Amino acid sequence: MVTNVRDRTAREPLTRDRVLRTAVSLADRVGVDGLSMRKLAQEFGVVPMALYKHVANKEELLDGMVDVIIGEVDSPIAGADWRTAVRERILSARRALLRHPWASRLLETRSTPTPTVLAYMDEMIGLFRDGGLSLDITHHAMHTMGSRLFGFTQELFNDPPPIAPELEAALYEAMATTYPHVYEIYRSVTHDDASVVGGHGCDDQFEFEFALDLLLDGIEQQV
Amino acid sequence: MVTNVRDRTAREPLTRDRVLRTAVSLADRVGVDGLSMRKLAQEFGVVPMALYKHVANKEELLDGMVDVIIGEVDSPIAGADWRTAVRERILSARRALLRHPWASRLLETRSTPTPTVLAYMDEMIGLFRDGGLSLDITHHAMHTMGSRLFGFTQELFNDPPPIAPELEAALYEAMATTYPHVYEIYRSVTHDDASVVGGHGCDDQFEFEFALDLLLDGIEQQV
DNA sequence: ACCTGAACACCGTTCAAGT
DNA sequence: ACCTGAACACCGTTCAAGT
Repeated sequence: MVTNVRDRTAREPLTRDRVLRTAVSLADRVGVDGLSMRKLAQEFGVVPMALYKHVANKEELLDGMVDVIIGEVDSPIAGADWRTAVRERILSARRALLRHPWASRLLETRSTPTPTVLAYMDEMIGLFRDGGLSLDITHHAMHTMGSRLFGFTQELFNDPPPIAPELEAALYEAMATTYPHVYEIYRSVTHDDASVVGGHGCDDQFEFEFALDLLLDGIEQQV
Repeated sequence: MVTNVRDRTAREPLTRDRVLRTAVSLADRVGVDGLSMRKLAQEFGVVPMALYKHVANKEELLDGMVDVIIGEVDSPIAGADWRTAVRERILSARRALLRHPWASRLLETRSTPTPTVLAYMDEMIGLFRDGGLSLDITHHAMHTMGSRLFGFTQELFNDPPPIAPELEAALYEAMATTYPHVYEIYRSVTHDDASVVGGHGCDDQFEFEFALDLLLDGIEQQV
């Protein structure tokens, strides 16, 4: 007698939506690199090929997962000036991405925007335009904001390495002569800021908002 | 009688440097996704495991390839004000990345900076500091610049889809009602700008410099 | 018409055997 | 001591066979 990983009696029919949502929650657990068609199928107690009924291939699955995340972003608040509307929407996108740490990396690898992504960008352009910005300025603004429109920045080397705090300090001391300027900043951050939580000792939310406001200032001055 | 893919008589000894440079040129030809340890080994007429003498694993190979690219960036020009020095260096990095279209994507996937990358960032911090910017401002400036320090922006969906120009226009017409704001910008770009070359019709170099200058303006105002 | 599983053409990497 | 190739544990996806 063969028993399945999952109870077959409790089995609901597969739908594209269920496939995508389960893929998101699997990625939350194992990361986007750990996500495979085979593991996802296992999640349903189903043969890998069964997924291909709902999704043409893995790329389409990944696109769909991005759509699920975008769906978590709040709609623009009504009746606000363009700057507030843009700012709040971006911060909402950021909160969604922070809930799914793999999502920004995934977004980076998409080669074609899905309709959902296009709609998101269209709405964002609309916020600038309705605020009275010219086509040209809006166009440049969109390029300037880049991935910040989706609530993230290129996170180069940001992964907090799992290292003991006292070891980390020693490591930086060792780097002091080779990378004096990096060291200097490291020192200033770890000494000044008592509220530092994890990572490389930077307050990522502060840095994100600092850059965001600097950009919005710059755009405002173009008007 | 068995002949090798490459002439064995002409074979120089493998070195880490040769491995990395050949990996870069292989990636130039087949893209970074097409690059595998097995194909790279074939390039030398060697068994895959032979590479592991010079590189601990594939991650280290990829890190090394980034270092090769960084090595192509010009040193900061001497005697310039901080703004010019930073600007020129970033544009030099951009030129290096444009020579290897896969490189920015690769950079995005690195999880730990190599010594070469750290040295690059250290020099960049030095330019700000030598220009008289405070530690705090410099720190925020580095975060704000983000991947632009390496000469690229998050290129979300920028890959020019291989589509016939007349088809592209028709596609956008079809989108006109669904994504009115995107359409409006598309129209303004394709009509105004006669010098548009390839891609989505945007002048990427202009957009990059526009955003770069906007950021440098913003940083300057903080001083 | 639908679902399935074996098979294909790849991966990166381990490891024991060969020289 | 060095190099090698078979083998392992995975992939995404094709395709023909089963119901």
